[in-house]
Parts: sequence; C-alpha cells; structure tokens
Amino acid sequence: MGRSPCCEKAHTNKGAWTKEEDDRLIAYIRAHGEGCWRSLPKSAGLLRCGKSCRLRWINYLRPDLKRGNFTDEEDELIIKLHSLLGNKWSLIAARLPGRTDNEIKNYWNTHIRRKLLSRGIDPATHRSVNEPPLETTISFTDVKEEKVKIKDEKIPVQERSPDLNLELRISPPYQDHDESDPFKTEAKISPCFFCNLGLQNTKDCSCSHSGIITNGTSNKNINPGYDFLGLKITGSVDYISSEMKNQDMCMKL
DNA sequence: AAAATCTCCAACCGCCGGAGA
DNA sequence: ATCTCCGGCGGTTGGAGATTT
Repeated sequence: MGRSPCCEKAHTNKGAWTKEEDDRLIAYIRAHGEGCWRSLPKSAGLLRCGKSCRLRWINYLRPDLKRGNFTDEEDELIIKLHSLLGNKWSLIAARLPGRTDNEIKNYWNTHIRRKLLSRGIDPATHRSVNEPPLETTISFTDVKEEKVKIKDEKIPVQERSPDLNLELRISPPYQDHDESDPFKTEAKISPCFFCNLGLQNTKDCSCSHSGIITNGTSNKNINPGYDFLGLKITGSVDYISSEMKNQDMCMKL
C-alpha cells in the first residue's frame, strides 16, 4: 500500500519556474501567507506540486534571502558548523541568516570541499588527509558484545557515521576537561557557540557574556540550562539534544 | 569556431517523523 | 496501535553557462 503522490503529477509543471509562476506564488503568499503547501498551488492558480512551490519559495523567492557570494566569515562558520553537525544543512542554515540549506549544501559541495582538500583536510572528517582513518570503534571490548556485533554487521565502519567526528568536542564544558563526565557541564559560565568560534559580540552571539543561556526545555539529561549552539530554544534544540544523546550512547557502547 | 569537458545550482526525488484520525 | 497525510530534509540530477582543448 504505497503512499499517494503528493499531488496530481499528470497536471503539474516541472523544471525551471517562469517569471509568471514566480509572480503568482509571491503574490499568493503575500496575500495569504505560507499556509498549506498541498492546497496552495490550486489556490494560487499554479500547475505545480506543493512541494515544488515550497522549495521555490524557501530557496529562491523568500524576501529575506541574502543571495550573492559567501563571505570568508560565512565560509569558516560553515566549516566549523559542519565539523560539529555533519550534513545537517538545515541546522547549519539556521545559523546563517539569509542562507538556505540548499544553498549551503551546494556551496559546500562546489567550493568548500575543494577548499578543505586544498588545505589537506578531508571534508568528510575534518581531519588531515594524511592522518590514518579515524577509528570510530572506541573499544567495544568491555561492553555488551552482542549489541556491538549487531551494529557492526549492519553498518560497515566507514559508513557507520562518516560525519561523526568523535574527536571534536561540541561544547565549552569540555574545556574544563572532566574526563569522568564529558557532559558534566553547566554551572560553569558557558559562552554561546559563537563565542567559542571567536565571534563574540557579533549579531549571532546570543549570550550576554555575563551568564548562561537559560534553556527552558526539558533537556534535563544533557546540559541543562545550556544551549550549546547558542540557538534560540526551539524544537531543533531537542533534536540536537537527542542526537547528542545518541552519540553519547554510541560512545558508551 | 566548434567540440569536449567542467562547474554550478535550481529543482526533483524519496525517505522520515510528527500529527491527527 | 495503525494508518494516512503533510512538511521537511538530505542526496542526487539535469542542464545552462563557462572554460578548455
């Protein structure tokens, strides 16, 4: 029982958008806002699939898009965020106002990868290409063997998590280097992520340099009271937290 | 000048997770 | 608990334009 198509494909246009289509979409969204994408094409008089409309709006027509070349600062920020988040383009884009995930993804694939390679850095791992491959097997010897076996059978080492660089430390807390509990965190004055990137006092810097960002969500297990990306408290934080939990779990395995 | 190759990026595709029935 | 719908995401592709041969 497959899913129904997202729209009636027989009657939809594909490929590049025309000026008229753009105008219609812009006019409709200006008048009605971003509502139900599925029904939008019909309401707006567009022969497009809702997904296509959404993509066109988000990646190209939105008025707050910056467009134009990436600055060196943006380059470096993308590299740093990628080293922490991997190919989570939407999360990376969330930290670059006016940039879209698609744009950043394209830019990464066309420019930054090359840039890193020319520096002798493997863009997938952010490690020197001369270094031996990172052993992601943290020593599974003294843990539940069976569980580990299952994991290893399913996913070859290379594929297991190519973007997960376990050498990287995500959060300031680790500066205190408490080996016994790498996530023992808070309490210390925790600058925001941008401070840790050396971007203090930029518009992205969300900490007041006098205290901790209060995390009002329920991330009780990890870094309570600390939003390691300096993100506003949104659902994505929970996502990140859960990812971190997963990573933590993997490390513990 | 023409053909071949490369680069870039807009757009598509398929999958996933959350929400609601 | 299960199913369907929908929005969102990341990977990939197609083709236009640029560059090289």
